[in-house]
Amino acid sequence: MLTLRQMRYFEALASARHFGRAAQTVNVSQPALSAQIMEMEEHLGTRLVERNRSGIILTAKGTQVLQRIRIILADVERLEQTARDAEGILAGLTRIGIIPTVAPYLVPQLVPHLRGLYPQIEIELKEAVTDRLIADLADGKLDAVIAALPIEADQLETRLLFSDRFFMAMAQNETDILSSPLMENQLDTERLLLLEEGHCLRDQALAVCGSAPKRNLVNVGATSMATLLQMVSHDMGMTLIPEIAVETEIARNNLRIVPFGNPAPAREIGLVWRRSSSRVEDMAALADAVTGCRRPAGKGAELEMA
Amino acid sequence: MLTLRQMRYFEALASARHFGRAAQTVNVSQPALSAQIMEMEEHLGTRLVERNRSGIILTAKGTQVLQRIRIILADVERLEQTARDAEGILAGLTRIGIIPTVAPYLVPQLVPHLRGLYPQIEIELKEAVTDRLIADLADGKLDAVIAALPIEADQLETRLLFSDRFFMAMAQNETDILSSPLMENQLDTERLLLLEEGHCLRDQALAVCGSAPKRNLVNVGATSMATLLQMVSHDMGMTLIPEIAVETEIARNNLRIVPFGNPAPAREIGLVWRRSSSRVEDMAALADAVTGCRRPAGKGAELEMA
DNA sequence: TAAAAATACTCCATAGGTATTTTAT
DNA sequence: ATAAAATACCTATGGAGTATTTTTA
Repeated sequence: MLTLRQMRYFEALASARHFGRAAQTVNVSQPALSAQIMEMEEHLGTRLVERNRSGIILTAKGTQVLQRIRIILADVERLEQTARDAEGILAGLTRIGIIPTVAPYLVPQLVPHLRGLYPQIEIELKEAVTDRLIADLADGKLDAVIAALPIEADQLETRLLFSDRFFMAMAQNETDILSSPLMENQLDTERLLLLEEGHCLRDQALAVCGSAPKRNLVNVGATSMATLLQMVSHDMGMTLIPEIAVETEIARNNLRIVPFGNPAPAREIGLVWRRSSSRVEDMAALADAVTGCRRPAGKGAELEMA
Repeated sequence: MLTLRQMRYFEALASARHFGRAAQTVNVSQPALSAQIMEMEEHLGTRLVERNRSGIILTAKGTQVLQRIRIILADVERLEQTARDAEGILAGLTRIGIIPTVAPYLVPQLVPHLRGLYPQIEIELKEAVTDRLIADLADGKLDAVIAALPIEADQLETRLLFSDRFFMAMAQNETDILSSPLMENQLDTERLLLLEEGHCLRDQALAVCGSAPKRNLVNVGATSMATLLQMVSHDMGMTLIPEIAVETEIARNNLRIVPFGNPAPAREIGLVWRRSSSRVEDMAALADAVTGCRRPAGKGAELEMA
């Protein structure tokens, strides 16, 4: 079996052109170096050096082999260097999965904030429903997931990032609900618009509003908050909207955001990672970055807008 | 110290994603593989894999390291392959030195002939005086030398290629010598034109013609046979010409080639190589190619031309 | 004869194996 | 409770050292 030791000795020999001196440069005895070179020649089935009274000369094969060996040794050098380069906090690649009802509202704030704090960071983002993200996290395809808690799998570690209160989004001209704040379970669930299956917000909306609607105005679930709110503004019904989405989505025409009464229903958004990942510091830094990039949450009352 | 063994084990581990199975693929026990991976991590100062209950996941560092390792292992593979590729006779690079009084007349025949016989051959030619060529040969900068014998250095092996008879080249209108064949030591050495110092033919010419001329018509030695014959054809004197040059040089105007009487003086052209080179077969093939590429030598008498 | 590489041998570090413990699920 | 990796401990291989012989110039 060819070894790096043999290559290092051979390189020394080719440079020194002399067994004794080569042995000195690699700090071994001449017989030790001789033995390794001989074993190498034996293993490769070729004479690599011509032995002369004064110094050695590489054979044609030896010259070819030397070229390749120099490349390999340089690559090994770089490997060791790469491995030793201390990665600071969040230096290098971090693959983050974020659920679709958070991603579009958090990412534009979070990513520049992270880049500012950790210039060396490389971020890879994936947007998918919780189950998909957690599966990828467990497989090692992701390093962290931002999703609504609770997350059950217990080889995972979790940290609460923030509470995200729910509001009701309805058309401006909506007459069914005149007074605010709303009381839960007091809503016309037949007019409730939902995301498609798999989105945790769908289940949370159903939980907040009491039960599954018998028949929805729109049977096909929407694929994003944006679509949902588009539908709302076109008088197709109403929907639950998390606080994080409000600031962005309120810009739509014909949209009215109504808070719930106390205690306000909310979802808990958390950071999730593999317990075995040993990137505790990175995860703490990431969590801090998420909480740090969000402006202080507005009061519920302030969101009652025309 | 990082080893190829560690890299091979790590590659297996990354592929199998499981210590036990990885150990099987490289035919060692699980603890043996574990130990090597741990040592590697220790040496590199980084955690490379996350250990889980079911299988392992590479860390970011581990992924980087794996990429480099795969390159290195592939290069080692190719190195072993390269080394094992049997080079046939005269396949690969052969560096040949030839003296200037032979090169221009032999090379145009020899090189195409060699290419025909050994399509894989790579030839590097150097033209210089014997001493320079022999020094380069000893240093391993050349693999073979074609020069006039004898060559003294005794770490060298020699094989006679052919005998190269001498003729006298003079102007057509030269009146001093009326009869042919010439007798040695019967020449007007004062009119003898010589190559510059260092050329063996210079010394051979002096040996043939008896002694060093007291004063030459041309004090500065010529740098090539071609120059010398140019001078001869311009009535500046006469010179010794080896048979190998005759066919090419006779085309000149006003040139008369006169043979010597028996025994005709001649030089012995031989092939020289390092005894330690272990390329005996290549040298034999090269020597055969040289003798094989030369047309049967013409009779001396046939060269007495107008 | 002398310089250099190969051999002979001895020793020790290290890789590897088996049995067992620890760990995490 | 179980599967997997780490640890303990022993063995064996192989790399290295010193002393010596062989080679060849």
